[in-house]
Amino acid sequence: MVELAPESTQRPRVTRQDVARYAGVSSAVVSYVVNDGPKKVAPATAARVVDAIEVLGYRPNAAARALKLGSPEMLGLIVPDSTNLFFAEMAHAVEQAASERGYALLTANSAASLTKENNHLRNFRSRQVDGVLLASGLSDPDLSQLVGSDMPVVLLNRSGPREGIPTIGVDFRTGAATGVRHLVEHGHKDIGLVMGRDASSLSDDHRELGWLDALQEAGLPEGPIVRTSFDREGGYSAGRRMFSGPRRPSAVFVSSDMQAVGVMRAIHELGLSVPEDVAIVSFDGSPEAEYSWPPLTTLKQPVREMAEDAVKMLTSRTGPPAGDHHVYATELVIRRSCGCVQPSFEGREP
Amino acid sequence: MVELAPESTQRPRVTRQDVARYAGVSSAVVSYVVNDGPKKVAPATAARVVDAIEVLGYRPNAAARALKLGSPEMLGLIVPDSTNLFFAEMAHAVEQAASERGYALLTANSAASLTKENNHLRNFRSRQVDGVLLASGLSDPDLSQLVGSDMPVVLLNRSGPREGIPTIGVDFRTGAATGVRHLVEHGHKDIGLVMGRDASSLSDDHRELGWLDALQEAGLPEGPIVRTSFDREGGYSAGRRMFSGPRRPSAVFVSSDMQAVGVMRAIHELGLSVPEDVAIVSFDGSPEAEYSWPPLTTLKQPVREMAEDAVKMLTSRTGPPAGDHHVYATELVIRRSCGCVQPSFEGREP
DNA sequence: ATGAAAGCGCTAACAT
DNA sequence: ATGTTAGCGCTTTCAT
Repeated sequence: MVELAPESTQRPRVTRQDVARYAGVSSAVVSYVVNDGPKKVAPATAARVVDAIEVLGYRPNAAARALKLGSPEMLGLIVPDSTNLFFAEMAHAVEQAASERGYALLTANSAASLTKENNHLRNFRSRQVDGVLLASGLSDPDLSQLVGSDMPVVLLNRSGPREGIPTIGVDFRTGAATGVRHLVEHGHKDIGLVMGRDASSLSDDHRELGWLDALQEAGLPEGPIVRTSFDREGGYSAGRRMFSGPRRPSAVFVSSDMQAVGVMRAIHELGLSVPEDVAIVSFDGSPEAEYSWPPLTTLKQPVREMAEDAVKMLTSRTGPPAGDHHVYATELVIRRSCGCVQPSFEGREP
Repeated sequence: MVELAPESTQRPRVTRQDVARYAGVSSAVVSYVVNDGPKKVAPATAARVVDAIEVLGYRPNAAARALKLGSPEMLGLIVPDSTNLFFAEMAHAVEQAASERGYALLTANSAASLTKENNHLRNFRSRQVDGVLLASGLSDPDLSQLVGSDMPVVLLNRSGPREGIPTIGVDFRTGAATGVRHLVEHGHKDIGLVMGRDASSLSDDHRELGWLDALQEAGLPEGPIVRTSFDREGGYSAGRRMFSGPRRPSAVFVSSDMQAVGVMRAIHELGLSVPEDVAIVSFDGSPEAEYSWPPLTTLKQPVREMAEDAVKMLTSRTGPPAGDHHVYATELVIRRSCGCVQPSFEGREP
């Protein structure tokens, strides 16, 4: 028996064995009471065990449990950039959903780099994570890490299904079309597009398709397009580019709130104003959109619902359904940037 | 020996034993190769092992490693709200720093609730996390979970030291004073204060003290104070309150960028403009401040440095230094909201 | 240079 | 109702 030096404040780790000894039972019984099963324990015995746990300050060792069970009760999340409010909200919602189910959340940033995504995937895999939520920065993430692995993955922020992997996303095309249609209803005939662009721009972004849909349906010509990075700086430079020339569109559809904020900054700096000179509708519905000036009319993604959904899939008894694609609808949130709302009547009292 | 049914695509988990068998060595050798130590292995043997690993698709099991080593090579981060851009940046920087050192990061949100903070702390502890970074929403977080534990903690976003625990933070007082002094230099005589307030508002926020310092030093009277929650909504309602009356200050110091954004929304809705009618200086220096309209003059916290510092402490061989307080300076970033910069000359080409 | 084996703390099937 | 015990996959000391 090892005795602790009295001056040491760091007690040696208390194990289930110690508790068992103290309570005068076997370690199995301790397990039963800690996990509330799988066997019943007599109330009196259980009380003694609980007491022992209390007195000794026993904490179960999650690593041992993870090893035994083959599950660390932990999910992994990969986003391009958790500093992007849209992904920050996503991460927050995922953490919440996971936490409610007793899962911890590992968060990782990929900066939309294939290499980093892969590293994190590999890392998560070696940690035996119970599932990973991948909001890839790439339109076509490399999932070869996953073959032959039993680590379930769900793809977030997707516009379409992907062979063998469950995916979740919003209907980008319909959403964008709704937004552009709204601009059309405001009487705009020249509607530009500021689009994001992913690192490996292989496939079309469906928001662009939606923009086109609405234009064609109204018999309008394609306005100017600027493709830029998915951040404020990208929006800013796109805005400078699109609005400094003499022939500028009277409205733009912007592929994310973050970019829209940059676009508006550019517009303001050019001495123009929103929505008087340029009307804007953007995409995402992040908190950023509500508190920009003017507040942005935007297509809100149901982030919490999607996060819940993904976590549910990953933590369900049966595992996620291969290849399913869950599509969510966006909601057009009308604020000032499209020209609808007057300054003092923001839906709040004046 | 268990045979895998041929139609199954899920191979049974490959262990170090399998690799050893395949390479014709012992499992110890595999360990030596994988971990590059502690023993040397003959190049030829090592090559065989590497090959076996490749062929078999072996992945080390982190749970087993964690159990054996007593360390999951994982850090935990608790923030009040990862959706707050300031904390989002912090989380991002911490993740980066941790990742560079081979640590994964568990992220948790406390919503500034003592109970949640404690739950996460307990959870992290049972996971044997190598260290936790706690950006508490409370001025006086409950650290009783920690006694007798060997889980090091560092407190982030602190204005002062705390007995026995290393802390990191910015010099709130000096920073705030610098900001307010800047407003004074602009000629303002009536400078209000919008302060955040933590859930258990026991102690003074040092930003308030800094505001006072600058006022006194200039012989100015205390302007109006509104205390509100640390979010956009809080700033908004504070703004409505402070600026709708007839006697409104000509400038405000706001305790965070996030709140300042809310304050500006309120100001705009009241038909006032920034900085003409009201000059603003805020605190944090988050990306939000650069892209608001007008862009905010703000005291930038060196978030990445502090994150690096914290992670370094936690992952250092020696463990974090008990009770040390690391103070960082803020930097006054001048933009439009204080009245300094003209619209078209944002430090970029016009 | 390599191998055998103990054991990290836990769970649960199988005794009793 | 409770106890015994065999691993989970890994690291590392101590042989060889």
